[in-house]
Amino acid sequence: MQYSIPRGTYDILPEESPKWHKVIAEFRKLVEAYGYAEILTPIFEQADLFERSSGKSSDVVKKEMYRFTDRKGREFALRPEGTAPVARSYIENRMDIGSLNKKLYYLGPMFRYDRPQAGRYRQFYQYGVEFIGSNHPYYDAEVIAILWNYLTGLGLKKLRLELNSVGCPNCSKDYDKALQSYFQPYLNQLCPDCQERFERKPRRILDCKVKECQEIAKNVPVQLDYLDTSCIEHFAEVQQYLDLMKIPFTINPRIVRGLDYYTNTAFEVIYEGIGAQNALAGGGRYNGLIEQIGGKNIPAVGFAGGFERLLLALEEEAIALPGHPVPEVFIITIGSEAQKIIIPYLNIIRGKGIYAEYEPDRASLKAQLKAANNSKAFYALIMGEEEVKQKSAILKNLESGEQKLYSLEPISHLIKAIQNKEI
RNA sequence: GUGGGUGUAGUUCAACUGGCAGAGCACCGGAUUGUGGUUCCGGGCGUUGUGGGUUCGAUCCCCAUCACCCACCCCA
Repeated sequence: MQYSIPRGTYDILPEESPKWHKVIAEFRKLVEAYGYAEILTPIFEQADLFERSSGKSSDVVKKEMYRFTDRKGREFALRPEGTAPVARSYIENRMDIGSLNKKLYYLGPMFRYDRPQAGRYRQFYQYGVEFIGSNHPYYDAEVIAILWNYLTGLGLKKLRLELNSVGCPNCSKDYDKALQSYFQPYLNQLCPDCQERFERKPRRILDCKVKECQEIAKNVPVQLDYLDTSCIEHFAEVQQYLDLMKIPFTINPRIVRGLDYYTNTAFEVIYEGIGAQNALAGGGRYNGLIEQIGGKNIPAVGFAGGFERLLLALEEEAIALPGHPVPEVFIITIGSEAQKIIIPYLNIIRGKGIYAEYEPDRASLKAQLKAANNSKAFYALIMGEEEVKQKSAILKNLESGEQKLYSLEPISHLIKAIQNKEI
């Protein structure tokens, strides 16, 4: 019986992991420049936390959560998203006391029981930031700026930032009512899914892919027309700040975030060319969340993005990322005497942080040189019977073929030659 | 949860309407004994994803199952 990896998961193999390190390091570097500090929360939480925050009717809670019961019958879930745990930690650790605002970022795996597809996995890795403590529209724009600078900073060009405002709970209630009265006459012409949405979440009808539904929704009232004055103002200011930061965006009134806790600003970064799952990242303001899960009424704004889709996009634009590291020197020995002499020096060289490779199980000089060549090493260091006598070794540049004899004492000479690429 | 496609060597793919399972790349070895990358020569019995069935005979047909891909749904 051969074991296989669970469905919808994948191994990050050695050839891939340097790419992950790179995009993660870039993210850390950038968010820290904005003053964000990392928060790490457990990968499981009380199931109720997600039900409360995302909304019982959301798909995430209804069918995508990995739930389990522990030995004492407590209900837990693997986190399907990162915002609710951060909010929970914020409340639990009294982060509202003291400094006015909290700037937090996180990285890590999330879990959703979905059907896998291009750019969609059951365990996937997200990066995200949460700005907690202010309703100032500047921060909406700042959070968007972080995301935009991150993605463009990696070299991506084919990005589209889409912006919308879903208003505050009052506005969205009005809007839902307006939608219901608009769709009422067409109710039995809508697809079964949308008939259900009509009651639960009329806004979802807007991004239904069924032709008939799209046709019916053509002249639907626009959300933005149902915002109250303070929400209109907030949205306008967010746009002004984005303009100041020269971040291009398009207004898409149809952006509907899947989770219940969003208010006002909602945004997504879309990337065409990586399949149907084309949202690289999404986020928005969630002023109601913290109070909803037992904290004070504290506003917040944030986003989350997926690394898998980011890497797909980088590949799509052929943006180079680091691969497996290449040895600086590949050690080659002929005979056991040479091996005995070279091993102590090999350790010294590696101790200096020089990546040196050695595969003594290869038989011939030829085979070892071949291996050195395949490893793409810059140098081969060859020690045969001749060199044993003089306690020296041949340093060979594998690209030019040039080679030179070096004494092993003092070893610092050889180390310098390697570091300075003398030949 | 729904629909479509695919599953053969490490990898990319062949095998006419069912008739002994092959090729490129990669990998390993060799080309007069201490020099790789080019060239030449040699090297593959792999549970044809798994389990059943039909058949004299199945990679090919049928059923089931698993996985992957694509799309719906939803979203990162």
